[in-house]
Amino acid sequence: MDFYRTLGYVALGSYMRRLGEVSLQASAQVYQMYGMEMEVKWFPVFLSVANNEAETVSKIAEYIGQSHVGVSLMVKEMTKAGLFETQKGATDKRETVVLLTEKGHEMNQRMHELLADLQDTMNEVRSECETDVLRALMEYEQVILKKSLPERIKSRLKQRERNKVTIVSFDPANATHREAFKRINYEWIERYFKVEPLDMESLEDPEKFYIKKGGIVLLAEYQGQIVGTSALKPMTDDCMELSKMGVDTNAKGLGIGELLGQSIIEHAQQMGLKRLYLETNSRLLPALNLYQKLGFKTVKDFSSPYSRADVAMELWLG
Amino acid sequence: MDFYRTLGYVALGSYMRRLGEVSLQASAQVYQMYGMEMEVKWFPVFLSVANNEAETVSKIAEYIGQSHVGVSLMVKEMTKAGLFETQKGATDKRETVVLLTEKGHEMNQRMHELLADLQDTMNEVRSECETDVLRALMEYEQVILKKSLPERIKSRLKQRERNKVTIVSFDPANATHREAFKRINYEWIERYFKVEPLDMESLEDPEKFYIKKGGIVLLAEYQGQIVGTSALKPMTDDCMELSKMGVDTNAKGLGIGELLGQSIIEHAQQMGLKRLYLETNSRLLPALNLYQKLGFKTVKDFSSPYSRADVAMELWLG
DNA sequence: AATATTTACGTAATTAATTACGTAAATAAA
DNA sequence: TTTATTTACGTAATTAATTACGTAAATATT
Repeated sequence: MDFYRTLGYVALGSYMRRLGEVSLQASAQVYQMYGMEMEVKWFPVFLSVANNEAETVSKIAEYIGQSHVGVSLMVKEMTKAGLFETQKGATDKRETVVLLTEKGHEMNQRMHELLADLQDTMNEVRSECETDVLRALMEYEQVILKKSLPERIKSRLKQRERNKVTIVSFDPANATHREAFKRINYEWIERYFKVEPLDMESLEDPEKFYIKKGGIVLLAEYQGQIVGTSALKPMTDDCMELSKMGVDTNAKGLGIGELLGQSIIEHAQQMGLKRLYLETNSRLLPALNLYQKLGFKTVKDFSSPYSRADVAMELWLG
Repeated sequence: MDFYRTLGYVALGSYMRRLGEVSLQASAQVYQMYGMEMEVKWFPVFLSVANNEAETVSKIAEYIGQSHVGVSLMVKEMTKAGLFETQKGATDKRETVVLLTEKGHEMNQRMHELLADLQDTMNEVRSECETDVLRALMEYEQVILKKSLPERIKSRLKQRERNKVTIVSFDPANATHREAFKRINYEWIERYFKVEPLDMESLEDPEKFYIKKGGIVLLAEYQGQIVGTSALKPMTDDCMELSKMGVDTNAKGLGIGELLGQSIIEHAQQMGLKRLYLETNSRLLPALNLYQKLGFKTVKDFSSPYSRADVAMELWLG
């Protein structure tokens, strides 16, 4: 048990289960002391029936939170042991109604004695503990029911993975870079729109289309793969156009677009630009949200060489 | 889960186990989120090896508190999954030394990331709880380790059973009474000593030997059976001799002797006696303790018709 | 040195629970 | 009324852990 204790909260589940198991073994001993021919696992089923809380297999299963199959098997065993007898349901013939036999009633008497003594004993244990275990457990259950552990850890995982993303400059000599820039952008353009002549020109030779003209191309790298692209093309002396913002489908959700956008803005500031401009489409909601988040504002009147462009935005750099 | 909660402390073990199981399922989800091909049950074994806490099958088993068989099987699985490799021990050829493979080391990296995030997450959970579950569980473990539940409940069970014992007057017409009086007393006399003429006389006809002479015979009844005997035989006007104190071997430990003794004393007081006298043997330690507990004091000089008598005691009634 | 006991480990059997799946009855929908 | 869906239950297979037991090596005892 030491192992689990040193691991602390990280192994809380295992620790709880083991401690529970140890307690159940103790219960088995107690039953024997009270001369009850009762298996520990029967306990919940027996009480459900004896206290008239549930009387059919699935009602019992639901009440005690176990599978109906398990209950079905246990009822069978307990019937064999002479504690229960079963009948088919009177109104609903699918049901198996479980009843206490004479022996079952005797067992119930004995069980009540045991429970009373156990109650006292547990109060004794309780008084020796500073903190109330049951209350702590119930509270814990409520807290993880409200928001489960996987849900809670999700944001941390995202942050951790995001930290592994690096932004690199496009290297025209790197075949992987050229291939990724094409692949990622063709992917989203083909998915939502139609590839236009200007697309082909820029994607086939980004060096000529962006870099040689004084612009830049940035890529996002994650786990040795290029998973995001973005480019700036000069428009005037102090303004460039942001485009070809794309993220690999497999890498969505890590906030790679945001990282690329932030990096683009930093580069623009270092280059002494006054303004960034972009065109996009109103159907691309996540993209619109991203641009807004980066600080871009909608531009009313504009004309574009791209037929898909129905929204234009700009960002004035401080 | 509702069922266990309503039962409260009585079903604490089951509740803990179920909650632990739910938490473990959540852990499985978390592993998957972190892209780890890792079964939840491997976790303790993996950590023992990765952290160099234990490296042979039985050391691991001891460290994590599971059976060596289970560890052996898990190590096999994990070896098959490429996380471990095993060698025979160099000095002790019986040992199986477990080592991390390259893949195992990678997994360990990933595991540390996960553990760090989990740590943070659990701290978040903790901050939402008023009571500290882990602390409560550890405290509870300490308390039931100090004195186990079965030990604690024992005294309550004894008291409960003792309350079911009734003291009845010997009924000469009742064959069961006559048989039990003979059986129980012959049993202990034959076990420790030899049956003497006076024994036979009294056991064969208690009515004549005790009751007709003005004495009394009391029996203890438990679960429909006679399990204890005692008798008073007049000596003088205001003094009687207590004898034939016997308890059925199967009913020892319930304090039946004490109940009989107390009842005898009450009867003696009601009859207006001044003194009770008895003879016994120094080898019968439990009996001596009982008489002492009832208030009898040793008498120095005495003579007895029984050859086994080497101790005499008396009790002056107030 | 010979013998007995303990230790380390693995195979096989057992136990306790589950999931997967099939059947029949009840209920809802067309 | 026919058809589809849901519900109640059970059998069979699977999973995860254990106990029981056997073997071989190490250690202790005579």
